[in-house]
Amino acid sequence: MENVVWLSTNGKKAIEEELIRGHDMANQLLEVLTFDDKSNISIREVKGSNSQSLSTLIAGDLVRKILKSLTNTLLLLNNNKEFNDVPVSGRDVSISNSYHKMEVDLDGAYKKLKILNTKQQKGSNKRKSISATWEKTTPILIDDGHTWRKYGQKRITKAKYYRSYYRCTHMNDQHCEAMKHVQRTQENPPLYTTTYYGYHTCKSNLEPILSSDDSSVLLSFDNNVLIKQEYQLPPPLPLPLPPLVASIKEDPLKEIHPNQLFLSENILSCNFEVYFDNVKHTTMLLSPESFEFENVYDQFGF
DNA sequence: TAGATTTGACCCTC
DNA sequence: GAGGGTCAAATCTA
Repeated sequence: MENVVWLSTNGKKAIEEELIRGHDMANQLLEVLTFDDKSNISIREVKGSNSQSLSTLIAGDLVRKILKSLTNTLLLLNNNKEFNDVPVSGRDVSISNSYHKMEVDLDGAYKKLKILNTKQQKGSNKRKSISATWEKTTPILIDDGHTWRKYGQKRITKAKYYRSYYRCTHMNDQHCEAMKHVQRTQENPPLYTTTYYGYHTCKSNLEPILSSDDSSVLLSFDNNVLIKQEYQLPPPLPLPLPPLVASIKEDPLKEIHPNQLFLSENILSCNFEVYFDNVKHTTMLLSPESFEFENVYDQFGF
């Protein structure tokens, strides 16, 4: 059967753990959202400067964790192709975040990945030989839960926009080799192709942000360097929705922080379509229960 | 002042 | 030589 995914024991275990983690986070998010702010606890009371509700912040952090979990899962899936005891068969993994109900051509994405992997095998450029690569194409740039530092920008031939080069912020202190390239490929509606290289071996500083017993960390949320660096709130958006990006010179590249997904004007952008092999899993981030984790488990033969 | 971003130069491969 | 990736000095920002 073409679409059966065979994974090594270790890879399967890691993927299973990531999916379970994401599932747990989704459940927690559901609880937070249905809590409906009835506690009347707000950051304003604690910090005195931000009126954002506590439940919204918690929900935002859960979305971040879910996204991170899914990102890790996808990297694991893709990397499993290289395990000797055997690769993931069928299609590579592609995520599409649908903003305008747009779908990414899976076949096209698959071909791109094949080309990309072939190039790396040949060692045709200076890029470090990082085994795990995968691409996602999104109409907006969404935080994947990791911190990135931009180290270059390049005008690409035949491309209308610059390509931006990022590597993990923890490259030096934790020797994390994860990198990504972001290329805007389309003007209207906007479309960004993000190519990830390698795993994150770092431990994100954001991990403990909302640990239940450490509210002091929670209160520092909006001062977080990550937010300052990559996620600036766009001005209020009129409807119909314009692209959720802010301009940086010629090449607009601003990611949307998960917290922003909870702004009413951004909610429509939370419609995720996740592809595992040929199966499309669609979910609204605000409806975590709708994410078909069970189907994913079935698909992987867990 | 430290860390992030920008940008031109350099390197490598085809 | 062209094209893409990376480096590193200059600049920016909080």
